Amino acid sequence: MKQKLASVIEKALSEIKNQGIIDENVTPKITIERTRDSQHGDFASNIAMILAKPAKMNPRQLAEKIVNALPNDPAISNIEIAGPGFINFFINPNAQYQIISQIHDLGHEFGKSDIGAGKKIQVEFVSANPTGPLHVGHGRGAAYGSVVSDLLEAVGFDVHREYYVNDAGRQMDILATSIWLRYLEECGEIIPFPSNGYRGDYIRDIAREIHQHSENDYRKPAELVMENLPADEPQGGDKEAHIDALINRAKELLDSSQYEDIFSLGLKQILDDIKEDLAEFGVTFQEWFSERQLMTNGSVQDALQRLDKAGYLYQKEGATWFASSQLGDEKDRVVVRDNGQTTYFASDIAYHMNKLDRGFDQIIDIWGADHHGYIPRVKAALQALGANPEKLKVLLVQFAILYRGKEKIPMSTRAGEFVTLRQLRNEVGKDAARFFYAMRRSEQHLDFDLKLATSKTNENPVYYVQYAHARVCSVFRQLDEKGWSRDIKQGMDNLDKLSQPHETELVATLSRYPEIVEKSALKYEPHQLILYLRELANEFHTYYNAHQFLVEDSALRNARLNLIDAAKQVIANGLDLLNINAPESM
RNA sequence: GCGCUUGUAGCUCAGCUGGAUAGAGCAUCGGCCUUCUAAGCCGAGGGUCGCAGGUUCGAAUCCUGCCAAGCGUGCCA
Repeated sequence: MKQKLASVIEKALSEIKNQGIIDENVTPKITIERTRDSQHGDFASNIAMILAKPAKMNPRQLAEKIVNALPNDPAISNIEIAGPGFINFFINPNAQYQIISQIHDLGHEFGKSDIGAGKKIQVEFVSANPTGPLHVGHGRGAAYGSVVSDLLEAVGFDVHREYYVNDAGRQMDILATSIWLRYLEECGEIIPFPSNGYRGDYIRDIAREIHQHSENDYRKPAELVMENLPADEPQGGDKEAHIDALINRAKELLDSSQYEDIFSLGLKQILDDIKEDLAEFGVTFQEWFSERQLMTNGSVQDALQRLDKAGYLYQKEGATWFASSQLGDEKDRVVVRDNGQTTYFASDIAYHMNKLDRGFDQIIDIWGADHHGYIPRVKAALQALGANPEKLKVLLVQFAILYRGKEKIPMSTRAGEFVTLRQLRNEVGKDAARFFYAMRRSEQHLDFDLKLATSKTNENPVYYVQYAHARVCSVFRQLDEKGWSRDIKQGMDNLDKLSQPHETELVATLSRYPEIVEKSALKYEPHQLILYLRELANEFHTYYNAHQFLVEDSALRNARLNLIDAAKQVIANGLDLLNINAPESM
């Protein structure tokens, strides 16, 4: 409808240009907006106000000229000029009703479009280090990323969802060493656990499993393990130096295949757990991309060579630096440390180079907001590699703060105290968790109230939307019980009987759905869709309370049934995009 | 210090590529179940859009300065 009105105005403008009222070369962008107030019609354009200056005319006078030049269109029932020069369009109700049969015909497809034109777009999200189970902070990125992906797919992009697995580097060595130490405990060795090790119960579980399968194969005496180690922090030493020494000790005492066994078993167990957790949360990926692979297949070295060739690398204080400050970063960054190890950033450069080489038209990274300082250096790297940094879009997700009622739940990073995503799902359920996570703009801090999410009362917004869907289903069950059957054809032929204000408003809201999906997708804002669904549910509930659907007059009854069936379809489609269940009854 | 993000009703937040009287949920108060699920509906009160300037027909929205909060500012990942 918007496009139709825009083309109608376009014609009027060229007519006015012919009359010499405005200059031939003026080509304004025609915007059509939905009105907030129904007194202002259904759609409005501010074109006359924009053109008032170049035309050297009062906007209301110009609006009049434009309106006079507008061609007749059967869909438009009235046009008014209002306020400072808005042109308000009133749409013929019969034209509006067509949306009901359109929704019926398209079903699940209603709301989808092809504006993405099959462009390849990669969305990387979650990408939590595989050193432990996901916690509630990761949950928001997971929910947000998966809905953004689904939205983009719905509007016609070719979406590739990807999880970057940081399976290389020091954190993983700390993990492997932590598992080994717990394993030694299982064997009966007495060793003080390092303060910087991973202390969660899952580490013990993995260690126990290794012990059950391989007995004492990896056992070394405690004295050998502890011999000449620098002191840990509680003993007045440096915890970093202590854990690094322990890692080296593990690599010395175990032969390399043994160390690798423990390392990869720990990685696999934790990654499998993360995969299962996410799958149960309704989040799936096309690819789990390994950082280690980038290091072993030479991609990192390739990337560094390319940067070097482009003249962006230099040596200083024994390390290799990337001159990112030449490309908008606040300072230069180390890519190879003085001990010869490449940094995490070096892997990331190689990873992003790899993304571009795979031919994506657009790459989207979803990061926790605490990584925002990282954006300029990654963009700098892309530019140095000769790519357009605009191809990378980084979306930041703020932390979620858990509450139980008024009480804030501590989220200390100290081992064992965090709430895992799995615990959250068990407590509030997948639907409520996804809904709450996606409910707010991503860059807004999120207060997640567990009590509210689990409450089965009017306070809970998830049920509000689901209830509207269930209510429609219930009406159709009642229809059966009364021994009536639905006549879709008769209903469609009698849509003009839907003349109540509640009905015309509901129809107008339904017709907005495709625009909402498009806007939510292109702006990466799932909360827009949620807001819309709440509004739609509200209008349905209001309608439900104000009017009886199962009336004696079969023409009216079938028309109303077609309307609420359309509402049900749109709610189901919207919830489906959010990967939230649309129940038949509650 | 510098950078990013945020500041809108008692609380939690929409609205921000400038548009007409700034919206919603919760909370508070008052109504609606002999008729399709009351997990619902209707109504009322509640605002210096952080503060001060500027841009213009028009500013919560854009610009500048200031104030406040969070995060970042490693040869960690």
